[in-house]
Amino acid sequence: MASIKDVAAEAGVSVATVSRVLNDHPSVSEDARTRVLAAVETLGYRPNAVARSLRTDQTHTLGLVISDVMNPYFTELARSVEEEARALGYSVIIGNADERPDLQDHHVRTLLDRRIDGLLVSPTDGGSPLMLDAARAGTPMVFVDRWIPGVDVPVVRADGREAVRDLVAHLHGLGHRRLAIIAGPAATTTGSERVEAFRAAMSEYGLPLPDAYIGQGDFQAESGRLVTEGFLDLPEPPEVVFAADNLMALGALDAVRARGLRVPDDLALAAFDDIRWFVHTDPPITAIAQPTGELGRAAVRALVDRIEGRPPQSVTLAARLVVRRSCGENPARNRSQS
Amino acid sequence: MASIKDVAAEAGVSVATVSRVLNDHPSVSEDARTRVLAAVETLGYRPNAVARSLRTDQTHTLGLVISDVMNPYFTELARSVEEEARALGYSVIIGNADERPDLQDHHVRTLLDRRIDGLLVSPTDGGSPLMLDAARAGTPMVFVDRWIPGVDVPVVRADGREAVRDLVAHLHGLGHRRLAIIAGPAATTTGSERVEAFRAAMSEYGLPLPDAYIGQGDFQAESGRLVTEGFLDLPEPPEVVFAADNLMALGALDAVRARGLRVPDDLALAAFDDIRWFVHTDPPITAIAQPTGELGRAAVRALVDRIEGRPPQSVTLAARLVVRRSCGENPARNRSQS
DNA sequence: GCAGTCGATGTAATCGATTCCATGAACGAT
DNA sequence: ATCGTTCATGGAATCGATTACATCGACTGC
Repeated sequence: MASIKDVAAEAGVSVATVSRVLNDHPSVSEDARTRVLAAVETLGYRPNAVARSLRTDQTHTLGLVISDVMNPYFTELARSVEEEARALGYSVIIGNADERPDLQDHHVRTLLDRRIDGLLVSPTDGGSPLMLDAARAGTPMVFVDRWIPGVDVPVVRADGREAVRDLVAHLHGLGHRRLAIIAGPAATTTGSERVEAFRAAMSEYGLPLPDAYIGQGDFQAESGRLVTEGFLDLPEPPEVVFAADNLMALGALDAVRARGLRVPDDLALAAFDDIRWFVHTDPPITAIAQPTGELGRAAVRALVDRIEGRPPQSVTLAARLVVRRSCGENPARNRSQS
Repeated sequence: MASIKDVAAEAGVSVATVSRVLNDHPSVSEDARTRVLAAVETLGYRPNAVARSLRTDQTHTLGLVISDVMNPYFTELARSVEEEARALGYSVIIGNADERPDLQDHHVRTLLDRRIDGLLVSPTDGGSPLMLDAARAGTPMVFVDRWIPGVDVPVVRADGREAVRDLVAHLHGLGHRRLAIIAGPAATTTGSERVEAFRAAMSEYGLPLPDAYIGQGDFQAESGRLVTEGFLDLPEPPEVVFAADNLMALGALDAVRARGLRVPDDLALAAFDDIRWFVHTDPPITAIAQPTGELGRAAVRALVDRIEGRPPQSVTLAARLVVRRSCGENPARNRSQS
């Protein structure tokens, strides 16, 4: 590949002048500029980003470490992150942790080695020393969706408390009393918060939440299936299962189907995180929708603020309940929602 | 951040020795090695990948430019690519083209600027000059899923011809005669091949495929909806719609639902690309499944072969039909499939 | 008419690694 | 004892950019 030296030679100027033209520095004669631009054109020259980064100590790259790309929620998050980053002049490198702390660590390490300008993380666990050290050492960082308490890093997330209360109200209104939850890993904030919100809403309605109705999942479909199996094997199975993410809801659906049972007649189902397919499942699934795109964009803005020396801000947006038919019919309500 | 100089100073050796220890060069005394390792430990030193890349002209990074991350097929592809790459010691940077040639170009350019070691592309169009030039200039490249004819680049893809024939046989067997297709963009190989395979299979069964039954989509859900609307408005609407990808099938479902019609009674539906949710849609959707994970892995192996100087190989794997209920009941057959 | 300023340009240092080459010590062979 | 290897090590060049500093000519102002 042609380097800046080749361009300088071709244009009959020094490399400094070429660099100045490329970074449109004011002090360049019109003549030199056109000659350099012509040389760039004929040689098909493109600046070497690696060399530039070494010199300037900036990569114009953001790292995004997410828990699971195969989860449509995170896919959408990743997409909005990349869009906003691109709009602000940054690239994004995605690291998929697959809900595994060791993989998360691997990606954080690799990204740090590449000297990314900042890191967006949705932590899979309580946080490895590596990540915490990086945060303390001043690596610009922002948590998105999930976060780690006690670390001085801005957080961009959705608050589902309100929506979970709406959900419980909805279920209660339909006559359901035995509600169970498939929780996410307790090490994640979203894992524990959703259970807490659910528990709080339950007690508000005077409903008990026995331990047997709290299943431990790991945000993956298979765990949703297993936990649901367990619920169905109980002497007194729940009437409703609330899955703390969409993949576990999928697993729950698998379990119900495998037994030849039906939703919502035999078991009602609701999920945290709304995805397009929920409209077309049998039956359409009631879910709590997060403003995913807005979260991704806000997270990027916060991170770039931090990188460029402006004070970054934590952001919390509200999630909302989308009622469909997976918890039972309520003829009066389903029309307006989709 | 600590640099190699700091480590050298701390260990009381030269930077050359530090570098040798880090790259385990044989000629290093045991004494020096331990001192360097200790210094690395106390300083928390991590080599700067940017500097290393500049010197060695290798980034150990692969670029992956795909048409649409939000399409579960590509998400899975991306995931398997990253897995295999990681196993072979490479990182992956994903560029999402969103089916837009300009975005595809943007990502190819950015990746080339970063001097990635090789490029995996699922082209959105016939190929921009930029991409073709890069291929000609010797950038290691492999096409995956889609490809560009006439370019000397290995291709890793699935062949759906056989499966499409099976699908048409299945539909014919169920008594359907008026079959329509929602095609992908003609500029993509998958867009045109799937139509061709469909056309060939149709004529094999003596079925006509009028132009009105060939809808032009763009692999996005919205186009599937629009095309399906069009089909339904026809004086003689088709009995079956075959969507060339899963997102357009989703759009088709939206259209059918909006009219209060039912699948498969009012309109049967089949899709290219199988995804987990198809099991749980109403009704479960008959689809053609690609060996996605294997495609991703094979593509990475081919690319890395090329990068490391071994001759790369094109790979074609077979897709297969998965029968469910969206094309009508055939009581004898549905049991074994899922 | 001359000092001072400004604009355009080039030279060279620098970023953090890798690696060629030179050097010197140790050691075995003759 | 001397010569030739081999091993461990350090000095310095290098990758491709950016940028501080120096230089030089032209122009302005008094």
